[in-house]
This record gives sequence, C-alpha cells and structure tokens, in this order.
Amino acid sequence: MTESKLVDEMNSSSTLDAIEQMILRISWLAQRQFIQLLDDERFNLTLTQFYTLLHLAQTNGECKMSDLAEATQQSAAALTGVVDRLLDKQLVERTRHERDRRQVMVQVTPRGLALIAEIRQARREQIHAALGHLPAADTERLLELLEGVLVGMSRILERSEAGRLA
Amino acid sequence: MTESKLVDEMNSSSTLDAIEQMILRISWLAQRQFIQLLDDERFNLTLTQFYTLLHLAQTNGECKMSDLAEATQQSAAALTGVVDRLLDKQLVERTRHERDRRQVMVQVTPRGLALIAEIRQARREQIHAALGHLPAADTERLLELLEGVLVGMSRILERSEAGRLA
DNA sequence: TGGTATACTCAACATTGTTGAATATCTATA
DNA sequence: TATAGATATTCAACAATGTTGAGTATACCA
Repeated sequence: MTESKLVDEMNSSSTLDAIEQMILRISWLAQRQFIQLLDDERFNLTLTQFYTLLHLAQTNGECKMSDLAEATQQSAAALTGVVDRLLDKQLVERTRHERDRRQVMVQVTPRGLALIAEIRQARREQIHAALGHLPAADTERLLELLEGVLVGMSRILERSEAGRLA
Repeated sequence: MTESKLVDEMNSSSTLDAIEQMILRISWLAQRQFIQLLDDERFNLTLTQFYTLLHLAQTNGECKMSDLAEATQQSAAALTGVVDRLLDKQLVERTRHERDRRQVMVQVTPRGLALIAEIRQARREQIHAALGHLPAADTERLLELLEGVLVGMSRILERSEAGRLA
C-alpha cells in the first residue's frame, strides 16, 4: 500500500460491501462477454457446454456422468441433454462402464481438446487486452488474492452442500 | 509481496494465464452459487431477472426498454419476456412514454426495491463468509485491483461493441 | 399525405433447467 | 437363486431464456 492508514486488523464492512458491488458488476460483464466469445462461429458453444467440456479436458480419461454432474454443478438430468449436444458435435464420446453397466462414461475427443485449447487461447487474448496494461506487480498480487477468493468460495460451497445433504 | 523476485516491468504471460485459469473457476463457482441463492423461496428470481431488476433499482425513476436492454446486455426481444415475469411478480411497472408513445418505460416498485435490498444483504453475508477471514489489508488491495479489472473489461467490451456497430 | 425510421412485441424454435417417473443394472439377503 | 431394494441414468413435461425475423404502432420528414 502506498499510504499508511489507521486500519483495523478486522475487515471493515464497507470494504467487503464494496467488493460485493464490484463482483456483481464484474461477474455479469465477464459472463456476457464470455458467452459472446463462445458464440463465435469458430466455437459455437454455450457456457454450460464449455464448462462441461473443460472439466472433461482436465480429466485424464473417462469420467462418470454423476461425477461430471457434481463437478460442474448440474443435475444428472440436465447433464444428459448437454452431453447429447456435445456428442452431436463430436466433441465427446459416450460409453458404458465395462463392469457396472449402469454407469455411463464420457470422454473428450481430440477434436474436443483442440476446441478447448482454441477457446482458452482466445480467452487469454481477452485477458491480455483487459489487464495487460497493469503493472506486473499488480497482476501478481491479483493472482494471489484470487487464490484466496477461490479458497473462501469453495469453503462456503462445501458448507451449503453439506447442508443440502443433511 | 513476501519475496523479492527478478520480475520484468512487463506482465509475464504466465501470470495472466494463471489469472485466466483462476477467473474461469471462480466465475463458474460464483455464478452457480448466486443462482442457488436467488432460487431461495424468499427471492425466487433468475440471474437475468436479478440483474435486470438491479439496474432498475440503481436507476432513478423510469427506464426505457432499449436502454435497459443495452445496460443489461440483452436483446430487446429477450428483455420483453423478462420484464413480463417481473411484472407478474409485481416487482416493476410498465408504462408508455407520454410524448413518444412507441417507448415503453419500466420502473421498479417499492416491493422490487425491497427484494433487491434483501438479496444484496444475503449476498453480503456470503461475501463475509467467503472473505471475512482475510486480513483487512488484503481485502482493501483486492478492491483496488478489482476496480482495475472492471476498467479493463469495460474497455474491451466497448471495443467489441464498436466493432459490432461498424 | 406518404414513406421511412424507430421502438417494441410476437412467433417459432433451440438450449438449459426443474421435478418426478421409468428403465436398467447391481447387490445383498432370505 | 429369487427377489427386494439401492443406484445410475434417461425420459417426459414443463418453465425461463435466448435467437432471428416478421409484425404493429408511432414518430418524423419531405
């Protein structure tokens, strides 16, 4: 910080409230902007399709439908339709588990992997355009703080999931 | 920063790429979490309804449909349906412009204002739960950096809108 | 007055999401 | 070995959102 202030050790409410306001605005803008990018003729994916495919791309090998549903925060019923469409586009393959025939396994295809790579490249270019002008020290600090945000968010998500199961 | 490093003045690609990865994960979690909150029986709003109502709540008085559509990044056709549902819930009122009878004006009702206030209070509690454990210095720095992010994002949004019109 | 632009809604369709029922398969037990 | 119950997934019916293109009403200009 450039200037020393008389700050409490504790978080002041007003800072967190301002962060709430800021996150409201950034989230909406970021989401809309990303949807627009995904709508490009090169990609032509919905947000849900992207995040579903992303998880598969980051998974080594096959993924069980129910695991995929939990990881992407969708219901099993909703996921069925999403995977149907990814299948139409030949971005994933669907097979049955060899031993437990109830389980449906999904796996990303090379084509799906290539598409995810393309999209993330385009996304990185957007990020560079948006944040490239900031000093390196700022972006490094931002990364550290975002890590803290992710940890905090995961924590309250776990709590609410625990509550749902209880 | 805790440790001095040999860093360029320029942004390193790897930091921005890590931020891209982090934003992907945080955005999805945050969105899903917020949708879940809005789905609560007290609120019962969709994400789109919330952001539409939020803009009206932050507007003084009436708002033209086309302005509202642009501000919330929706097409006019999509907005018509969203406002229909807000109307059903008595959260907004719809009138015609007195002089230019083509224009449809929308205004939030006291009930709508109260709902937005309730939701934002619940949201603030979530933010406190997620980030309250961070030192005050961190949250203050985070706020500053998020302001920078918002500026950067608005800039590239403007550029893409300019491109669309061109 | 007539023609064109503007503001919005409507219609038809695709995608996503919900809930609850249906189907298939596995597992444990009598 | 039947079979009852648990588990994994899909299907069906519906609501909300989003897209595009057509339709309607109003304003403005010549």
